[in-house]
Amino acid sequence: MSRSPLNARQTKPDVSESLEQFENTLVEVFSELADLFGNPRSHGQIYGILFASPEPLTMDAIAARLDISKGSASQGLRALEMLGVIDRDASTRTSTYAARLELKLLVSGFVRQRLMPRLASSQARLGTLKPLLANLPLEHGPDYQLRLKRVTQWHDRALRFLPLAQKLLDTASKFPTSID
Amino acid sequence: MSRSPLNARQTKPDVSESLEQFENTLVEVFSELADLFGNPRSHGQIYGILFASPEPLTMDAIAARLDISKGSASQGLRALEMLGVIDRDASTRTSTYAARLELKLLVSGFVRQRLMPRLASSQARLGTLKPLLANLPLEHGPDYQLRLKRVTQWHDRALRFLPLAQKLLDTASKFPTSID
DNA sequence: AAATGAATTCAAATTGAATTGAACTTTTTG
DNA sequence: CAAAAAGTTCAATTCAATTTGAATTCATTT
Repeated sequence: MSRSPLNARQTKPDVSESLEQFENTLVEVFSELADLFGNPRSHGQIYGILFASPEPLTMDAIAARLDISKGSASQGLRALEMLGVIDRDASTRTSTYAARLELKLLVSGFVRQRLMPRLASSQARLGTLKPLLANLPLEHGPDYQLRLKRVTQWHDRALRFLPLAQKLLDTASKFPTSID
Repeated sequence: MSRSPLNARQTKPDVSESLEQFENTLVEVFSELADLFGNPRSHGQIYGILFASPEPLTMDAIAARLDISKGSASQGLRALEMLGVIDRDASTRTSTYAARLELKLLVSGFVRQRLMPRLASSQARLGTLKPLLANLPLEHGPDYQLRLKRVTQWHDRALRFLPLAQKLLDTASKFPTSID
């Protein structure tokens, strides 16, 4: 019944093949996640390969593994570092990089660095519209008012809600999934 | 002191000029918001002009106002309709479109139609990695396990949290900003 | 049922953003 | 301090995604 150990051609547990699949999958998953939120795919790839690696990697290793240029790797690593989702160890001649595994950092980095600033600047622009309301076509006065009020309120809420949501994320992750 | 009414060159309350600024600002705000989340700018523009308009608009009016092709307008309107953020009135010969003003729809549409499906498919892919863990380099066994567990858990949480978050958004908007 | 106008489709063109890579700057070490 | 290696920069290129527009389909009207 069972194959003999010698001529065994069992589902060969090829280490490097499995490792490659493990890494590739994480690279692709994070690459798509990045894309989904309007970030360069390469940034996702870089985070993905770091996330998959128990050992920190050098820039060259990353560029080689992902087959991207040194320039791309450099820029991507900087962006990720500024986002706060990877750590650079610059103590040696050649820096190495490691992923921070707390995934909530991806969210909070995005919220803090991309979302909040833009919401704030939009909010500011909307502010300049209030004085204009008086000049708008009379027959729809209340409509325009309502519309401006809605976006403005929504921006307000978002700006105040987001920091709170992050705290919630922090807290939630300390309890073993009390959400359901 | 005050200028006489006749030669008055007060800050002229030019209606069409004000209206244009009102519309343009909303178009740009929503255009940037769309871009921020990886959606085509034109979709944001279309939603923006509809949001600014008390009266429903025809496709041609939209295309003309935003200076985009009919093709673009058609595609954009369909996408927004499927997202559930605009209403089409097809009762007349020429359909007209109106924005739904509840901005939470933007969020819930995005979550339901873009985010959830992708998270689910990533989650599925990650599932295929579990059996591989056994083959991965021995010395880092626990590391790989930890890593896979983290992404998986995170996907789980996100998938369960998001629908809840939407309910919260619904509820929150019924109370006058109880968030602070 | 023919004709007119609205709306959609999709291959091709366009555009804008990401990536490259060569030149440059900085850091290290023999 | 000179040479080598790491890392950064940015103009030019590449590439992907959006937009266009002509052809087509669908719907309405006379």
